[in-house]
Formats: sequence, structure tokens, C-alpha cells
Amino acid sequence: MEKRQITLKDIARALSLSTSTVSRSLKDHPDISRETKDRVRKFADEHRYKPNALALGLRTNKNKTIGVIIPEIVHYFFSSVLSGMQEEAEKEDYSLIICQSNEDYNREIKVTRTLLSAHVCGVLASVSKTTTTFDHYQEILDNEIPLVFFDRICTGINTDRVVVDDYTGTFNAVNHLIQTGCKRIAFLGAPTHLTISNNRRMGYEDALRKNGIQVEPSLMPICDTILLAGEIVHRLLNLTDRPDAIFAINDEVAAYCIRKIKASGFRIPEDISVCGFSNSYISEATDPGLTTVDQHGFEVGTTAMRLLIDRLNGEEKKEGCVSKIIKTRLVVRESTK
Amino acid sequence: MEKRQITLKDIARALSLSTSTVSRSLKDHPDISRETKDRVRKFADEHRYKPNALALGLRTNKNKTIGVIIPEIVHYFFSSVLSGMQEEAEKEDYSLIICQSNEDYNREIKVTRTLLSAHVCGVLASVSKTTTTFDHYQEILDNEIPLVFFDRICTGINTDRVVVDDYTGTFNAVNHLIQTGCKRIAFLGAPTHLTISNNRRMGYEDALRKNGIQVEPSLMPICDTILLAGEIVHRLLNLTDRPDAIFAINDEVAAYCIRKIKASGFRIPEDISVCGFSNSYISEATDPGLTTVDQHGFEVGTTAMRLLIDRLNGEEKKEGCVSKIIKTRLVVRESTK
DNA sequence: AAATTTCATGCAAACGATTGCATTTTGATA
DNA sequence: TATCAAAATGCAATCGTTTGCATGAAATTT
Repeated sequence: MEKRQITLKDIARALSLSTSTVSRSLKDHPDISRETKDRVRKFADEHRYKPNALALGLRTNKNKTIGVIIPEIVHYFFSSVLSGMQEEAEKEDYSLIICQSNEDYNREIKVTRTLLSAHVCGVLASVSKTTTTFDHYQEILDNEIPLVFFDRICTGINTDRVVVDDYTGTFNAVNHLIQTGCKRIAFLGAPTHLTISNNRRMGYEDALRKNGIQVEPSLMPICDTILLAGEIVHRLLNLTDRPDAIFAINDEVAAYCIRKIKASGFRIPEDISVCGFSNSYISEATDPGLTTVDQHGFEVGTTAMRLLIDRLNGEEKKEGCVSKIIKTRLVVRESTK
Repeated sequence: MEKRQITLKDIARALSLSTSTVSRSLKDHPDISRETKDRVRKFADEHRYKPNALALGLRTNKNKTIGVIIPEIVHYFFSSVLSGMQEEAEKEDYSLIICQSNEDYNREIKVTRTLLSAHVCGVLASVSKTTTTFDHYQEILDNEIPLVFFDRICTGINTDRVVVDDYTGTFNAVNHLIQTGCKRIAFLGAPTHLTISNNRRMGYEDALRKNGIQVEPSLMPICDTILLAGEIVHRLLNLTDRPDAIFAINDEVAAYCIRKIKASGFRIPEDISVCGFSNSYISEATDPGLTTVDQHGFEVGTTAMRLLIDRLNGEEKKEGCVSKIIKTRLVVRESTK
């Protein structure tokens, strides 16, 4: 059963030609006669000739593969993004090598090495929460490998990027909370060195200001995991002037808030409104259904991949860095009025 | 900045040696003198020599990469599996090429081609729901590429496999429902040609029988998506002898049931108990919390990858097919008594 | 001192495809 | 018929590494 893949040499031998002639025939080189081209083409098709990707790779030092650095696959947003990348990459016959940083700086460094030695044609990356220096990304660029950041970008480095419109998404969500009568809105955010976190924070603050509500640091704890949420939500609920709305930086924390709020005897949304971020599966599972901001992860993925491939093909001409922004969409369910 | 990677030839030139001597020095070949080895080693280290993976690939026709065929990344279970695979592959410096079938048969065929032409060393696969013939998997084996199925195996083909203990998992879950007083237990299953579906069904039926409860086909609809659930759950709730428990094949459907049941005015778990399968993020977001069967996706991933790598290294000696079973764990929350 | 063994190293082919530069064949022109 | 241009094909190097075999030098045995 070991039917070794057929090579140019095999075709050449079979047709009494040289490999160069066969090679040129298959790529329709003008030097080759119609007749020879047809013979070669026919034989190649009949024997299912497929150029050996590895050999091609050796010549060009590239292997039709794109590397993806992603914090954690096991999150709705990131897995949607990945899914979009897949779909887009497939159209141009690129394969994806996927690496997780697990939100760990050192691991992120390690995987950039891996991608370099795998000779990927390009890299798509979203930086981990614990990353503070960016030399490893610079190294990718130094090797002249195009790099596109998605979602979590890295300000120190000048590259193309695709980001979610976190600012507007949050602004609209908070505005919605205010429109529906909320006045004291807590903001459960992520560590401040993340751009996405800052943008959302600014969206939140601006929405408050625009509506003449004062920004209160005490209502803006860092709380992006359920672990942290335990204590923080408890504290918020026991404030004398307790918030009447909570905007959480992700759906997991929002879902936790919903349970905790109900357990403490408050009603949602009558006493406290809750809004999340992502529109993951979770937001349809909570009771009441979770109002949330859809990040369009799939679109982030396709867009980032498209941008990268266009760069590779030289179709994206723009000299400087292209920055694409994916619009969000507020999905109103029952956790807000 | 374009510091081309250093090659054997570069080292040879710099040290006035031949590439063969350099090559042998680096792999500690006995023919080479201690002195030469040390010089080469030193120079290589100083200049960060890394063998060119592409060139290696050309010789061996393999490229230290493992292909993964997965139905849809955007599901908790599958993304956990992927995560486990990643972790295990990394230990041995394998990269992962990931392909989604999107539950589509034709696409599955297409991605097997992709993996073959990428010259992966091995393949890990979970078959799509719509797959009925298996020639494309046979093709992988015909090319002498080790194949390990995980979770959704394919009975027609003889290979190593790693599966979840669906039978016992379901048996225990249903048994738990019965122990807590349920007598009419509905089973919302997946299409019958999937092994996992059948195993769960058998676990369900056996649990009923063991407890002297009759199996009723009318309580066993095919219902593995929220779309299908709409009508089916409605029908079940309006039966004159309505079920007092629902076992759903996944957490999404279970979460949908919870909402629907509550909306219809029944209490959970007093009137109707609900149990899911996966232990995804969702199961902590529902109200009440969802009792579910943890599938240990991460472990499925690491185990499958380990098995494959052991085959590749010739460390898994067993002639026939190795079949590993990952234990499940019943996670009892508030949706059951 | 000659013959033989051991040790260290280099040559060259191979993996599969591409490509600049011959070389051969054909046909047209002088 | 000799000359030349055009058309069609082949040669050989290249990408980076590995490896069987040959070569050379030094050390050992007769």
C-alpha cells in the first residue's frame, strides 16, 4: 500500500524528459511546446502529482504556514477568532500552527522561537496578560516575517493590527445602562496594562461623563476572573450606596455576578442590572439572559488573517501600519431593563 | 537586521572543516575527535545554530508536525482537548496543524488532503457528525501515517483511540437521577451513527433497566442542538405523563431545557431534574447550577497526543490497536436533587 | 622498514523542486 | 548551401542536512 508520492523526476523518467522541462511544463512556461506541456499535464493529473511542500519550503525557506499565538483557546472569544482564521487561511491553502501562551510571558517567548524555527510565513498574535516586554515580537519582525496583532495589541511595536472597538462597545453598553435608569454603575475591569482594558475603561468613563455622572474609582475594581469576583462583588453589594448596575469585562464574571446578586436577595434587573462582554454561550444560559457586547470574534479572525495574507501577497500596499477596527454590537437580553 | 540563520556550511567555512564533519560533531559521532567536536560545539552555540527544520523535513519527508482534525473548535470540550494536545506536543517539540471539519463530511475529506500534503508525522482526529464513509482516513494509514482517533471514533477503521467513558458516565448520571427519586427520565441524544451517542444511550438504558424502569422510545428523541430542542422540549413538557428528569447530551441543550422548564412554570429540581454533559463554563452559569458529567477534555487531549507520539517514537509496542478510556466524573449541582 | 590497523576527516550523492545558462533542433533567410 | 535566429529541451547548481564511502595521516604490529 505504500504508494510513494510521485515526483517530478518520476514524471521525467516516464516521459523521457528532464525534470526541468517537466517543471516548466507544469507552470506553463512559454519555452515549452504545447505538445510537451499537454503530455506532462496529462501524466501528472493521471498520477495525482502534487508538488512536495517540504522541497518547495527548502528553496524559499518558507512553508505556506501561518503561526498563531493565542492566550488561551478555551475561551469563546478566542476560539471564535481561531475559527475565523482557519476559514480564511484555508481559502489560500495556508495551514495554521497554533500556540497557546496560557497568559504566560515566558511561554510566549518560547512559542515565538518555535514559530521561527518552523519557518512560518507570517504570525498572528494576541499578547498575554503577563507580557511586559516585546523583544520577542521584534525578533519576528527582524526575521522579516509579517506580524499582525489581533485584539490584544502591543503598543511598543509597529505592526498591522485588528482590534475590537472596545471603547465604543463599552460606551454604548454603559450608555444603555444609564438610559434604562441606572445611576451607580460599577466597572469590573482587567489589569490596566492591557489596551483593551483601558479602552473599555475610557468608554465607561466617557459614557458616565457624557451623562453627567461622576466617575468613582471605588466602583472600578480590577476583577477579570471569578476568583477575584468572590470578594469584590460581595463588597460592592454591601456598600451603603450600592451600585444599581454592574458592567463586567467578560461574560464569566458577569454570570458570576448574576448568581451572587440573586443569592443576596436582589432582583435583576429591577434592583441591579448586569452587562457582560463577549456574547458567549454563557450569555444565553444565565437567568435572566445576559445583556452583553458581541465582539464578533469570527470576524476578527477572518480580518486579521486576510490582512496578513494580503501583506504576504504584496496586495496590501499601505506603507505604514494598517489598523482595522471590528465593530461591536450590544445584545440586549433580560439582565438589563 | 536580516541576520540569516547560520547553517552547517557557515560553521564549516569558519572553522575550515567540511559540512559532514560539522554535522557529525554536533551529533556526537564517535568518528570525530574530542577537540574538533568541542570547537564546533562552541562555535555553534555562540552563533545560535539551529538546524533548519525544512531541510531536515526534505530528507525524512516528515516535518515534526502533527495534524489535528476536529469538528468545531468553538466548543468547550473540543477546545479543552486541543489545549491538552498542545501541552503534550510541546514537550517533544512537535507543532500542531489544526483543521476544523465544521461537522462537514466533504470538508473533512479536504482537510485530510491538506494534512497529507503538509507531510505531518501523525494525525489526531475526531470524526464529524455527517461522516459516513472512511476512505479518507484509510488514506492516511495507507501513507503510513499513524492515526489516533479521539472522542468520536470511527468503527470501520482499526487504529489507536482515546475515548471518554460515555457509557459509565451516562449510567452514573442516570443512576443519580433515579436515586434522587426520578422515574420518567428523558434522554435527549445525538444522531445514532455516532459511537459516543450510542454508548451514552446504552448507559442510559442500562441504568433504567437495572432499576427496573422501562425504556420508552418516546422519551428518547434526537436532540443535540438548541434549534432542535425548541420543539422537542415543548412536546415533552406537555405530555400527560411528563418526564420528571431530562438528561441532555450536552450542556447547551441542558441549559436551554432549564430556561424552558422554568418558563413553563415548573421548578428545578423539585418538578424536573436536569443533567448535562461536559461540565463547560455554562454549567456554572445556569440557575440553578447544572449537574453534569465532566469529560476531562484536557486529559483526552494529552492522552491522545501521548499515544501518538509514543507510536512515532516506537515506544508504544503493542501490535494491535490501543484503546484508552478516560474516566468521567459526575458533577452534582443544584439542577438535580 | 614494511604492512596493517585505527582514527579523523572530506567527497559527493541524496531528498524534490526551481532556474540561469547552455545545447540541440528546426526552420527561415541570404 | 551556408548562416543565423528562434524554439524546445537539458545540464547543473542551489536550498541545508545527512550519510556511505573514500582518503589521508598517524599509530601499531610484524
